[in-house]
Amino acid sequence: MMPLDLIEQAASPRVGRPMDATRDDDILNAALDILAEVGYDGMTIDMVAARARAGKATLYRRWPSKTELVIDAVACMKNKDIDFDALPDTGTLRGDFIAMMKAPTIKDGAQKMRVMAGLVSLIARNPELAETARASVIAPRAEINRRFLQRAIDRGEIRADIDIPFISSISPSMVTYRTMMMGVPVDREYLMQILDKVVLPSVGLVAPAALSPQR
Amino acid sequence: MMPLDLIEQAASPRVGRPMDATRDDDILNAALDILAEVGYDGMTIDMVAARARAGKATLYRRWPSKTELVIDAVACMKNKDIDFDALPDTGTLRGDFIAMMKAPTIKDGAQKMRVMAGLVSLIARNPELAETARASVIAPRAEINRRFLQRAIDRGEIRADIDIPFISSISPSMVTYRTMMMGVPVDREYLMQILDKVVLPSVGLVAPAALSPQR
DNA sequence: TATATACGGTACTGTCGAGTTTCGGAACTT
DNA sequence: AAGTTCCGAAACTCGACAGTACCGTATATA
Repeated sequence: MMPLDLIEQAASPRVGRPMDATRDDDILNAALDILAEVGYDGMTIDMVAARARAGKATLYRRWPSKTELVIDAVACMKNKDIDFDALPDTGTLRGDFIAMMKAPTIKDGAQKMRVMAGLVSLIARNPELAETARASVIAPRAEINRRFLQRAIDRGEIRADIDIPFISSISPSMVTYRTMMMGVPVDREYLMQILDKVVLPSVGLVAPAALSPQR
Repeated sequence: MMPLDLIEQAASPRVGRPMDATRDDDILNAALDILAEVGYDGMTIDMVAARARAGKATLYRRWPSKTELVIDAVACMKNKDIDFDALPDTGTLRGDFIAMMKAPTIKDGAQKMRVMAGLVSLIARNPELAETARASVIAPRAEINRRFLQRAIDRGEIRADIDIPFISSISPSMVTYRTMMMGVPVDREYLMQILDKVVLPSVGLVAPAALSPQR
């Protein structure tokens, strides 16, 4: 699902005032904000329009329904994500993971997690959305984990027969659970615990002694 | 929040036809079924009444609102749970966990997980419910994990300084993630993977060689 | 300039669902 | 028997919201 203006723009330049392409981002971001705050069912079109300082007609000129708008907003989340060609490479698996725990990354992840929480109810009724949401929110993070693990295998740091997709899902699982079920925000300390107490042991590595006192 | 009849029954036997206490369970179970199927926002009072073969007035005679009914239904889930005094004791941490992986237990857990998914949207708006849901769905399972881990510490199987609540949350996290985010049902094989590849390594134990080939 | 479409804003329509009321009948107390 | 409260069922009220229509205005083509 793509905004109508992008399609028609590629066709012939029609008469009349053209659509303002800059309104798309405002509307989509407003939708994501509302989604994160009150969830899909709590969100109204009027809320989104007000947040974006737009009229409702402007929204319906671009998307045929509330559901389509939300799906598009979720799908567009992934674009502003991490650059896969500029991932840190510290030489150790632990170092790579820690390098990803910067404040902006954590904050961005928390926002996407809230959006995800707002989508759960819709996902149950709309399986196609589940795939979109997964591709936008989950997949990019899991892909990073996957690449770090593959590099660790390549350099002989960890065994080659580990189940990469499975191990990659540990951290997102615990972050999701803490956010959605416990209602507690995830901070750097918690991510460090997941890394040193769960992920590293599961691939056969031990955390540095300072973080894991041996008595 | 308790059904009104239980309160008044304890008082004086009033005149008129008494409330039929057996209707309570039918209604609450119907609410849980609908909740698991379509979530809180997708659920209507008429659906619940129809499923329970009851009139709407019968529901509103017991609970003042849809929200209260749902909260009560969730709170009552825990009653039909596991008997904490009859937990298996196999002598090893791994054996204890495996002994809990019986088909009925897994199936029951999956149902509660679906109910939990249906509640996510409500939890965001209603923090008090988060505590209720946690106490009904999450806490009993986590408590079992906690006891198994404590026993393992007492018998010297694992180190005494492990973070029991943290380790106890690994399995529920991964089960939740797989169910709600991936949309894949949890089976015994997946639980075994969580146990042998994640939980046991995180407490310093290794799975039997047969399940973890050393090449 | 004439025409066409977009814009923000507002008013409108139609549907859906929470909660209430009413009904005939059943079950209890006095 | 009389009075009271419950039951399932259906009709009803009322507010919220998705989606539409229209306004005056702005910006494009011809």
